Amino acid sequence: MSQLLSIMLHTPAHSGIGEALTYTSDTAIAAGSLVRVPFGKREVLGITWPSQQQLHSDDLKLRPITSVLDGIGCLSTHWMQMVEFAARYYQRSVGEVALAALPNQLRELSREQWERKLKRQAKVLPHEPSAVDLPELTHEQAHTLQQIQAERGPFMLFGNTGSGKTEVYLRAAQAALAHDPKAQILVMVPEINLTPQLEARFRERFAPLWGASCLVTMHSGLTPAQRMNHWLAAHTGVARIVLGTRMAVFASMPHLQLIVVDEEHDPSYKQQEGARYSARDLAIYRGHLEQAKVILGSATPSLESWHHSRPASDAEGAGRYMRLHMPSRIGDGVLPTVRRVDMNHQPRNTVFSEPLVQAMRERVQRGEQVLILLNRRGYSPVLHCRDCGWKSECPHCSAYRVFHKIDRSLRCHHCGFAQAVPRACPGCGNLDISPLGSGTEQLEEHLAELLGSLRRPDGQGVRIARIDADSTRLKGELDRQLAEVHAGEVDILVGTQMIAKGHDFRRVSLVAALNPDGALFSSDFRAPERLFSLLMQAAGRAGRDASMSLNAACEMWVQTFHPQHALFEALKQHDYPHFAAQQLQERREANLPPFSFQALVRADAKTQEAAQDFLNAARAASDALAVQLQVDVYPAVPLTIQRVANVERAQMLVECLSRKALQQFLSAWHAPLHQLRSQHKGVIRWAVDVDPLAI
DNA sequence: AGCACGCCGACT
DNA sequence: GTCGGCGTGCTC
Repeated sequence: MSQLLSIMLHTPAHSGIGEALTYTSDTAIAAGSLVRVPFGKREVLGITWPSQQQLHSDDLKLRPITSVLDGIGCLSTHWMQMVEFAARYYQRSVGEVALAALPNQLRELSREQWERKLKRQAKVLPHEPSAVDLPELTHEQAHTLQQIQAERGPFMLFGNTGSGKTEVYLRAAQAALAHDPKAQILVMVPEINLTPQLEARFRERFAPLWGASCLVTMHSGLTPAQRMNHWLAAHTGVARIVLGTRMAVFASMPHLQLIVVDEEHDPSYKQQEGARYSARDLAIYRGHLEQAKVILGSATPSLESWHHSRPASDAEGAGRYMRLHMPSRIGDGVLPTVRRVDMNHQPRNTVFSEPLVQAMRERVQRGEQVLILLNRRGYSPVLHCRDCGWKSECPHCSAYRVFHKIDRSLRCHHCGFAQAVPRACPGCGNLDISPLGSGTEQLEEHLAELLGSLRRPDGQGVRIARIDADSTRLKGELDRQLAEVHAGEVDILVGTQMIAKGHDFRRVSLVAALNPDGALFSSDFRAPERLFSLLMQAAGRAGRDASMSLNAACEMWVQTFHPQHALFEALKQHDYPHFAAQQLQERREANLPPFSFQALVRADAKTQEAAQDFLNAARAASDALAVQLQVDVYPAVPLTIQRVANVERAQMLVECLSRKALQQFLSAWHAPLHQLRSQHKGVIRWAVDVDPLAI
């Protein structure tokens, strides 16, 4: 008698296939097994799922599964529950989320290849534990750890750069690993660039105790084979620690007991393609499911997490998270003094104000390092003809192409279209076309002119370097350039926000943000939050070496036309709580997250009109439901960058005071959206972004 | 998602 | 006359 199986395949939600497909099998197969099944003319990987509804067998001719990839344990019920939750919450199909969470190689493996793979994997090297020296904990760290042991969490670990959060993660991990010989830990970082550092810290601590195979990484930089092996190691429990980027939240870990989300405020935790999940939010959900403790760590928490960790004394009562505060810097390190330069009192178009130039001079002459931050790569963001007004627009996007002097090209940062800089203005033939505004390339050049004659204490000339997405395009370049900075070969480092994140520059005593004003009056309500976090993080780069005498003189400079702005006031006091309170107050008054919930429906189309018509039709179709659920649906608008690579883009905001009602609305909206799409010619694709980070 | 079928433009 | 563009439809 053959069994009926409910199986998830990699099929998108709007492919006409409900959720699971039904197959037959001669033998009983447990839910959570990997199987290969015939699907149309091909054979694909699937996961047997607990059957939710009755399997329809009457009207369809069911096919038998091809094979089972056994020899390893099933995916756990908790894992499947998390996947199902993520799929529902982010409006995707379960199959898509489930299969995307598995290593790609698994999809290509036949049963025979699978068995060969498992045989090789089975060999685990024996390991003799040896002792490790543990640094002494500060009182603050010890107290924080006590609370983590005693309470259930989730925890919001709020601590400045240099306050020793990493040591808390390490000790919490160690306690969990030592307490249960099977326990597993998941550690997440926002960016792939930050994995090597933290990996080194964890290896140094845990490899002597549990062997080199106790830790694996998971991020997009792994080769398919590595990803497969690391995934298997986590799934079988051989790896006790998984360290990775947002994708790691879906790692199969049967004995997960602790999740650490470092720099939890970082926007990189939000996936921006496919299922647009927030790895931080899923970590909370997963921790809840698995009864694992969750630690969110940050010096500038997201306002969501900050609000959720409000103390019981708050007017709204205690939040769901427990806030743990570590205010001190290790070794009595002080936070840098914040200085604002009022650019209203500088000559027009000043890039480096005179006091800043002077300060840089002094630092370099003393043998200290300077970090210059500007979030704009290239030489100049636009080329411009003064005669006819021509500007270096991208023919495929509604954006300007950026002038890169290094290879004399005009490059579009949105679609990648690049051309040589024209000799004369394409509009009028004028030979004099000039750059407008400056990017990191120009700063580097400009600094060389300003400070070129400067000598370091060792008599050598000043060395200026630049780190941004362009200078680190080649693999390994970022590491090489960072090593140069660490070795003291660079005196002044110019870069984008890339250099503000996570790297320790021990001899840096001056950090300067040249032009951060854009975020102060941005239409994006999260812009101030991001700016504050960036500047705090950048400030944290200075004076990390407590043993150095330069410590007291560490400074963070901000060149601004709005020196009195509250954001800079709070920055000067290093007062995140004050800044957060003020921002939350504004958000509360405007009914913005975390006091309301949002989703975006985005449409890509051949014309802007088609995109908007489609969205507005969907809006009209769901009008009654929106009223009933008290959901606000705003009319479709073009995206800030309306056209990218000749695709017109529009979006529609959906807002609601209740997360549940918003969810209900979105899932009910799926059918009309899907149906309307075929009536609207020119629409290329549409997608929902739940809890979007940028609007 | 893939893969097939199907109907209209520039080439051996 | 074909090769190939991607629009629509189907897969338990």
